[in-house]
Amino acid sequence: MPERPDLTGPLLAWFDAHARDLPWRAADRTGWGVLVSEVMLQQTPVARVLPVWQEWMRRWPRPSDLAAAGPGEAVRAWGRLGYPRRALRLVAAAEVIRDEHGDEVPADAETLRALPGIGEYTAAAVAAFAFGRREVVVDTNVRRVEARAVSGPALPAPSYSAAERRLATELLPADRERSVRWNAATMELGALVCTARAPRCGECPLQDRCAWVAAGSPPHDGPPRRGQRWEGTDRQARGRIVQALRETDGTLTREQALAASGAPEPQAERCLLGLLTDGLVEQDEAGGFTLPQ
DNA sequence: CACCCGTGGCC
DNA sequence: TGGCCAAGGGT
Repeated sequence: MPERPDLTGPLLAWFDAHARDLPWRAADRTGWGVLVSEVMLQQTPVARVLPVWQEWMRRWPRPSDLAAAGPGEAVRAWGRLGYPRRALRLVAAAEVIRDEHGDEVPADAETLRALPGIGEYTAAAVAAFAFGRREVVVDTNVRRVEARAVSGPALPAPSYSAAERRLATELLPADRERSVRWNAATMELGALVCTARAPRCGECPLQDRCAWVAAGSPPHDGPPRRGQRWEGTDRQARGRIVQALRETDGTLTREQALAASGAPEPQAERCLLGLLTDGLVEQDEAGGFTLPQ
């Protein structure tokens, strides 16, 4: 096993000086606040999450508060964060936490992992950042930082591999408190400095020991990363229907809902049915369409 | 494993 | 201008 340059020292020092002052990192943070932040941050930038998270914490400071509010209010308060099924899953997770965990967010990753909407990353992140556990936390930032600093490519492979998991495990400091800071620091470096496009290598604490920089910062040479098309997709049509329901106090007729989708038949109908299946939309006794009750 | 699921900002 | 990207998860 070849010796690797020490990344921990410079990374933790950089984090001490540059960490953002985010509310879910505050000293008075709660497990619930951290869990909600992690779910909101899935595929969604910090700047967009901040105001919605503040509002959620004000209205629903405990899991039981959200569970009592119900999925419709959650989807409405989700606003335009995207992927509103996350709001549904947070309500479902809140119900489990209230009913099976005494309204307290579990502290261990395995129990967290069993909650709706909590996958490997989020379970590890909540256990580490809310409860100080030593966990291997690997998100897109960690993958990119470790790929560049240790392995050398401009960008990691499209899918998370066992080798990456192994590397992340090896790099994680043995000391529990340092491991928590390491996880946060690596994510922060990826978010602020070691970004996907136009990384600020001049500001990077790992600059003098980065494998990618040592190789001359070669451009990404792997297969082109397939972009997500948008115009005309079901996701666009579904998003328009849910947004129309969010903006309405009452219900939408079938005709109104289909029109809101902006999609032609049979796509519009398919999307409306899909939303019903997913529980993002319900039909009342009169046949009108609403957010879930 | 491949694909689906929203949204908006940026280079 | 538009492809690319953002603290992923579920199926």
